[in-house]
Amino acid sequence: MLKTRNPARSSSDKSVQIRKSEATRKRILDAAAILFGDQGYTATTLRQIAKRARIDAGSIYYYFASKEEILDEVMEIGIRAVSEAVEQAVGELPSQASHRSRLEVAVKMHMYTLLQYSAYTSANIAIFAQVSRKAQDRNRLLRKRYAAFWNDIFHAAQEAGEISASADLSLVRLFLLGSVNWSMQWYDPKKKKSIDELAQYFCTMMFDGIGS
Amino acid sequence: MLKTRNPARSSSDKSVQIRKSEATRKRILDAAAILFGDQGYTATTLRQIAKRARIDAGSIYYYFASKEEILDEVMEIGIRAVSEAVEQAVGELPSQASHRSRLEVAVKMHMYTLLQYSAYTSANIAIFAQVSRKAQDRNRLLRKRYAAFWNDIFHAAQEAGEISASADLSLVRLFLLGSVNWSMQWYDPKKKKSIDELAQYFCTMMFDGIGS
DNA sequence: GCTTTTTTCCAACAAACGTTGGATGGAACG
DNA sequence: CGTTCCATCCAACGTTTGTTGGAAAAAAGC
Repeated sequence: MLKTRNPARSSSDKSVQIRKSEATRKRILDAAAILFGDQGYTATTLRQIAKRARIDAGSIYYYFASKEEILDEVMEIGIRAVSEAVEQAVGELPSQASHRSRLEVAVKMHMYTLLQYSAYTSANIAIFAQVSRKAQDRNRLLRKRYAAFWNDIFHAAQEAGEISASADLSLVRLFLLGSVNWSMQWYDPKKKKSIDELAQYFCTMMFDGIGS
Repeated sequence: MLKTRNPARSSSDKSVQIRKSEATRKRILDAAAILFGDQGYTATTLRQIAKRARIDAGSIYYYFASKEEILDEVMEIGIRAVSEAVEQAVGELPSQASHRSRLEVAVKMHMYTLLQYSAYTSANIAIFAQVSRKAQDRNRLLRKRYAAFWNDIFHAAQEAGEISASADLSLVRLFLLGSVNWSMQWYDPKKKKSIDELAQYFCTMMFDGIGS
């Protein structure tokens, strides 16, 4: 009777999913992420999510208090996955690595995770502008932190003289991440270019330009 | 009784809106564009559109056969506005203008129109991925034509030697337009940078790079 | 093996949705 | 002044939506 909002939450616990059917919870989130990314938040119904997760619609409320709570978690997973992977990859570089190679690794990892968690990340990119302000605010901190991380890389590169002193770094960051994020809309894994090539090309273009 | 689907349509007629209340039609479209851009297609209700257009929900069906028909027209207006303005601006350049300045004008105009028709264009960008395949297909031709126009500019510039022969032009196009379109998500007219400065910076970066 | 707890299904709710048809008010035209 | 047509309102329709409560099934604990 008593609806304990969520039996085994707090994901960063040591006790790795004692409850067997945390799997169901994940199925719901996966289904929701895919559908949100495809159709948007409002267009996705709980019955669609339920069907995809092979569960009854009403059962969702055993795991989540509302549709919006699913949205919150999908968005958070998306940002977390990307920012954690990127920050770790850059952190593991040897300290003598050039700043340009740092940026290349960051772009590469950003794109890889964007694809690997594409359900969650593309949902994030696609729906962010369309969800309620409250839902946005709940994730704005994570976004800000990630933006600050990129700013740091850029500034370090500029101070080291690898980026022209006249470059407007926040503009450059918006420019780069804008086109990288947008690339998820047209990237086709079956096509010729690999992620590595793409990321490298993004950086080459940004550093050296296309002028002859 | 007989519901003539739309009394005075066929917008490219010479008889310029004899019907007085084509104004209402425009109010509906404007309202829909703003709401679609803000909330997405499905999240926007006909009653919201009606309220914003100061009309009753049912009255919308005097002008449009369905909600989807409104969407079609909003999307088409968005693409048309941008592509026509850009193509005209570039066409008016003197024939001896450099290809780089052609590109700068194109970017500049693209951004201006994106902002000027922001309701329609941001609706377009925001919801394109989320509307039905049929609705997408009805606008795909316009998009393709516009993409081809950009490709032409880039190729001409490359043949003239203003762009490095090794540059992958379709990638460059996606890169540039991606970040320009994305810029609508963060651009703030109250902030320091003007559109002109922004467009110029986009081009400088693309041609010359930020490396020192 | 019985009891308790965790998980799932099922049937229903009220609210909101897109859409419709008929009635109503104005303008236009004779 | 009467008629015709354009424009709008209003009340309702059938669906679908998110959500709920209670009952069943499955799993866990003893």
